[in-house]
Amino acid sequence: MTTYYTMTKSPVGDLLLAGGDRLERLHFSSGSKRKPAEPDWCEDRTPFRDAMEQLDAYFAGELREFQLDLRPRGTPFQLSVWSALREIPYGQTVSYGELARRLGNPNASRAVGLANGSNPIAIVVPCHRVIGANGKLTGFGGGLPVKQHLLALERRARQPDLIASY
Amino acid sequence: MTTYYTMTKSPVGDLLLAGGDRLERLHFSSGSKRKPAEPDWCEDRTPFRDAMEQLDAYFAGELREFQLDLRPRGTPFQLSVWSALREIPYGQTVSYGELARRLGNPNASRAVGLANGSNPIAIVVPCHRVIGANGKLTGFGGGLPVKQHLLALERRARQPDLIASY
DNA sequence: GCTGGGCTAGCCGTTTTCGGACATGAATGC
DNA sequence: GCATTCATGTCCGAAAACGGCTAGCCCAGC
Repeated sequence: MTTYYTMTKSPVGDLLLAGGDRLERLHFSSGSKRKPAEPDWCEDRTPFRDAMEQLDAYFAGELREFQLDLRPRGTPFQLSVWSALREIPYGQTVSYGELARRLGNPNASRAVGLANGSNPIAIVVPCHRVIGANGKLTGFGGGLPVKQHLLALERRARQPDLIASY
Repeated sequence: MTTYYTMTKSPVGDLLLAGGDRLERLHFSSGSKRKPAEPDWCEDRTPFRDAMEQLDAYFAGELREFQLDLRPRGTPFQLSVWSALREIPYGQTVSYGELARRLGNPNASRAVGLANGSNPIAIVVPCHRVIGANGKLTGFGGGLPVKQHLLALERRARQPDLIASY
């Protein structure tokens, strides 16, 4: 199965999208975890039309839940962590330890951090919503400023709801 | 690419043939290196018609050089060893050390033995023609008796040539 | 007292490293 | 003759190191 990829611009820098019939990767072009395209990938925008559209809407503060078919690749533990990530609601944050507890593995907070760091589909799988138990951001593959930016965006866009709920 | 396989009988026991558009494996059903078919392979005789025919002729002493398209899978070193194996003439033997020298790596005799042991296409890639420098057979994935049998077969079938060349 | 910062010691999955084991053989020392 | 040593590539298991952590403790400030 051939893998396609494309680059797209965003308020937090260029993004690399890649995958076959489903989205498999979404990496930042900055930060410690940035990945270049593999030599055997083919450049092609068309498979990522939906993804790019939803990303634009997300950065505009208009989209709160991505509707995309994903195919993350990893160990069983990693898959369970990434799956749990997708259940954190927009605009909310949880700690690494809390996530470990939700997985039924209360002491695995550190392993959760590691799995979090190897999340292959940034933004869509919202690893940025996990922070330290003391409230610090502690780390992010795309760089802490980006994490900060995403959280601020979701906080801002959530405001209307808060007002409406009073 | 799906992989097909089939079993065939021979004077040295059942043989397992497997591959896609080319022959990739030929294993004995006996001995230390016997391998079962993988669960995702499909049973089908037709891709191996030629191979089985030539094997029959080989065991009848009538065929001296296989004409088959192969696709052995391995590391660069292993591929170079297996390639060198195919240049050992029918009925002749060389030592592991001699083979290492031919590869330009005189001290790699032991590594040659290991690569020899992981030869994925027995008989057709004649790993049985490699013996110890002292003349002992030393080892064979299908069991030493089988190695003995193959060498005896090739010695017998070579006799007419020897007589003719006197 | 309470708060906040820093340090420490456990906890856990993944990655990396390391040490043997092998289908050997030539060179040594006894 | 017969042990020992060393060179060589690959695989495999074990062990250790490495993090996007955290609860507990101690201590300086206020």
